[in-house]
Amino acid sequence: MPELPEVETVCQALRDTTTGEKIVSVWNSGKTMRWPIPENLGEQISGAVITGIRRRGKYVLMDLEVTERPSLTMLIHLGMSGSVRITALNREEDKRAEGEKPHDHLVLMTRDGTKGKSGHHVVLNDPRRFGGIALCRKGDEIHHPLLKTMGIEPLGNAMNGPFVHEAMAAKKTSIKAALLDQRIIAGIGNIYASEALFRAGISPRRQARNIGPERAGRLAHAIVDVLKDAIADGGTSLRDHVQPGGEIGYFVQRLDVYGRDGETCRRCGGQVRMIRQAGRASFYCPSCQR
DNA sequence: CTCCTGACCTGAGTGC
DNA sequence: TGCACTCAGGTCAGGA
Repeated sequence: MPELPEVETVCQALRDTTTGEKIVSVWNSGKTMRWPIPENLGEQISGAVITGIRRRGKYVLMDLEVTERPSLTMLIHLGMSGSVRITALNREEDKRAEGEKPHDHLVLMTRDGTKGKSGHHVVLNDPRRFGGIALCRKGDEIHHPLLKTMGIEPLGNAMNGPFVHEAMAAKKTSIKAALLDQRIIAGIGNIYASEALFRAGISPRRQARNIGPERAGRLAHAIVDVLKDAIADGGTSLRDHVQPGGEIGYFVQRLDVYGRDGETCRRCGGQVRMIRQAGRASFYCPSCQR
């Protein structure tokens, strides 16, 4: 499910609501997600203060300050079907926000210590359990096996035409498959790979090594633009994804090609086509994209 | 090394 | 209505 814009939306919501709050209780389902939930997760993070929320690729990073112990960072990946629900706890209502739902795997109850206010319920829900939770010492996350091979942040300073040109020159696969490779550019998934290629006018079937400097420049711009536009719209809601407050992401209305097989190309009036590459659907307009 | 396929899971949708 | 089947926003272990 969630690609960079959806994960960024989750991060922003967590940052706005829970920064500075203390985790007062932790529950987990005990079910194995992509890998087992860390043992003693509850013991490790109970009492911790959430000092920051960051994002790396499609991972949410939650920084936790624990008294008398080294600070921690919790890594959360949402897999295909993961979502986060945040609900405000209300003291008058006995601090009960809502009950547990099917496929909830982690529930954090927080409290705003400084203002003596009630905090939030933060719930990770993931029906397919392709997501996962990991814990490491803060500062070690760059060396964590899940993150250490990850490529550049597309919204960071390293993203530009020359980078894309050089990175793709070495790849024997299609440009579409290469965009999904998190070791090159982190955070792009199946929706935004198709959308970025449409905006750049590049066929998903083109070999990555045949992306010249000019196309690479257009592609770099297209990636940045489409990701920013999607973040501004709260991401793309298809099946499972909703924003942490329950709102849907409206970028689905702005998709030019993804999920539009047989429909009319908004640029040329031709027909959007779906093909299968590396086991995944790609959508494109054969006349706009070369 | 690189690249591709299949496996991991559940739920929604489709066609008979 | 029920059943069999396909497909889905991601990743990674295997094998070629």
